Amino acid sequence: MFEVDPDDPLPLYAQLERGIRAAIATGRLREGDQLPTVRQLAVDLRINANTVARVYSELERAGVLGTRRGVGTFVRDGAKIWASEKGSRNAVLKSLVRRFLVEADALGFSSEDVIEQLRGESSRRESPHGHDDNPL
Amino acid sequence: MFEVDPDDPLPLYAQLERGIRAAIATGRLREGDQLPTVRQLAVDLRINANTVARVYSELERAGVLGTRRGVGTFVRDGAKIWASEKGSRNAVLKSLVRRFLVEADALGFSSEDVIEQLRGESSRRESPHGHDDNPL
DNA sequence: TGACTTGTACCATAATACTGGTAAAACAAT
DNA sequence: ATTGTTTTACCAGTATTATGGTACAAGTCA
Repeated sequence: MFEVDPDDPLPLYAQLERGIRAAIATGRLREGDQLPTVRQLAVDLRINANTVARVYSELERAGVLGTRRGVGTFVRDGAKIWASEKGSRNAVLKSLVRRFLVEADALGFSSEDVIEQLRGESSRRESPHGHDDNPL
Repeated sequence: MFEVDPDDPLPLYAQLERGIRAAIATGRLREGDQLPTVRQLAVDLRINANTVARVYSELERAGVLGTRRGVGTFVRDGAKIWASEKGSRNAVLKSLVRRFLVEADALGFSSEDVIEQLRGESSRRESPHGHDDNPL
């Protein structure tokens, strides 16, 4: 479902949080969808349950997820709005693209390389999947 | 010269290393250019000198920088080649774009938004600046 | 009721990351 | 030779990150 890399300097909890937010914003997780159990996801990602639990509760505090003991953790209604972060949209896009361009250049790629590859990627994105009834 | 954000979950040393590699690959730092002193950069970034020193020595081990005691730290000849990392170019570009696309989607931007913004950014890139003689 | 599942709250431990400080080694310049 | 600059190497201490474990609370289900 998600992926984390222990060798990535980005802390595991940050990787997981980013992954969940991305999954929601891209539609891989939809409002009302149930997330894996704290313990289950810990097993899948080969990380500790405490780390998963802390990410879940942080995302709950942020209004992205909702949890019910004995039931599970779910994507809250309207989570897509809160899945992304602060800042005006245009400024965010601008700085995002700028950062990305620098990163790409750092790896030796021109913006043309990037655009070309981008075209390819964007044409075969997965369509949203069905989901269970909202238990929240 | 560089920037570092203590609130970014990415560790300071990783932020700095990424920044230096990017500066070299984009031409903001050229082969032979001298980097700020360990202590000076530590003061500028408001981080500890040990952290800067560790990044410098790591980048020296990687062949990106060269250091001479009592003189300073410099960008090595051919550093631009090593400034980026491992992996076949096409695979690197692919995964880079994919990661970026996910991030952009997480912020609610379509790939079309990204491409459009990318076009604008890529048309006004800064030209390389002059640099000192190579002391290495 | 009782058994089970799930999230939550602890505790202790270890490994990193970062800081602050000091001192030594290598080199340049006077 | 002396002074100053730089990298380098330590040390101790703190904070963060992550682990492993146990126990509890709240809910579901038979």
